[in-house]
Amino acid sequence: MTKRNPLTPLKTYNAKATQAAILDAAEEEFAKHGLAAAHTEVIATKSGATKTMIYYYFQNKEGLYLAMLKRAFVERFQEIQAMNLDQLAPDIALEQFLHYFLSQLNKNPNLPMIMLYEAMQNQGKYHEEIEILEFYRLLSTILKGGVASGVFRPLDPQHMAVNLIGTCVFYFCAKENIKHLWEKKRLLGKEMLTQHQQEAIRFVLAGVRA
Amino acid sequence: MTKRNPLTPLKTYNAKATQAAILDAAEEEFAKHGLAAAHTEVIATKSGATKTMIYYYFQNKEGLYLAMLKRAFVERFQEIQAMNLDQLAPDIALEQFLHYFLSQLNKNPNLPMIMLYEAMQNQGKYHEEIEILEFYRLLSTILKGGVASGVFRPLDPQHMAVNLIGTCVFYFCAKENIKHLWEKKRLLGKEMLTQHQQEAIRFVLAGVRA
DNA sequence: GTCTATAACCTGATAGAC
DNA sequence: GTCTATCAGGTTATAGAC
Repeated sequence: MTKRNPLTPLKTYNAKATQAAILDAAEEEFAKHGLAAAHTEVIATKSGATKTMIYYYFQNKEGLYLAMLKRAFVERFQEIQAMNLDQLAPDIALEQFLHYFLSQLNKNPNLPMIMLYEAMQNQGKYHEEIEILEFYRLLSTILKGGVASGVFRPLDPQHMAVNLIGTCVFYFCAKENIKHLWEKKRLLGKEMLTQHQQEAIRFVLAGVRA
Repeated sequence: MTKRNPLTPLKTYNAKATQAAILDAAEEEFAKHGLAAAHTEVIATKSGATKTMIYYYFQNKEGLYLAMLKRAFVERFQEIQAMNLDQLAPDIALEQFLHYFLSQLNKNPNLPMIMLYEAMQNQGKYHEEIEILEFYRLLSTILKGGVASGVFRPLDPQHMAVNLIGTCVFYFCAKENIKHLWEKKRLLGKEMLTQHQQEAIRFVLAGVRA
């Protein structure tokens, strides 16, 4: 039943390549359906591997899910931390954060859905593993500093952090509901992604400025 | 296996009451897991009815899902249309829209998740049935008018409509990921919901103002 | 309209060969 | 490390009695 996909043949037996192919396929599939509704058979077929290999490398479906989560989030968060945003002026830090974060989403439009599925369907079970709290806290700190120094209007830093992330990610998550708003434009095409990035940044900066 | 829930007994055989109980339970369950991952058994138990009744009234799981969707969305959108927002000044119209929309979400915090599951997991299959495009178009029209009259800054009305809805709904969808940002506060408690409503309205109004 | 019991199917996971 | 074949368990949906 499960056959290698002839379009993406694995030339030789290669553990790393197989694992990477499975994780890539898992990212797509979990982003589409969430942990509970994703099917290992589909992931296997997409990756060009077999179900057996999934269980060989990742023990079970949830093990694969967690490995996928970690790969998708942890390294990206570390890159943001490495930007040392807390040492910049709050308005500059926020703009750089938004620019970088939205660029990351444009590169991997699956991330928003994976993040929301983890919250909605999986009830935030692995919120610690993806270090999402630190992510929001970093953003809150920037906002708090901006309010204190007067460059931002009075606002609640934590609510603002959440609402601002909502602005960035919703476009990706709701794409199948909103795509008919635009005729002949691919929502994940380069043109539209750039426009979303610009519009989101302008909206947020205008929304926090004093 | 499936037994009536003694806490919510149906006194006598009553078609309307049974259907309503099933739809209520379905709303909760579909909001938690989406169509594909929701279990009819759970819906039956929660509603105090049996699986058989679900199939009797709604043919199959997807029939129940669609009935739930329509009940949840259509009437609410009609209420927004009845507000005749297009006859008000754009800034007033937007503020009224936000206030009303966020009040609706506070009353039924399941709506954002149902909406996003329909887009993400169900690929927007029933976007026509829930008339979601009209919803965004109404909002776009208000924004466009505000830009034209100069009360709003230059912005793309469609992107802004999407980003703004994202700000309103994300809080509800991400709640299991963000709840640890606040100690000892229930995110769906009255206090926090009111605060979210205020913060979201202020953010959006500040973000569009010229 | 409602129930119990069960059919039919699907999918996560494993055994065992190579 | 990888494959084929299969099991075990769970879930949708229905049959038939009341």
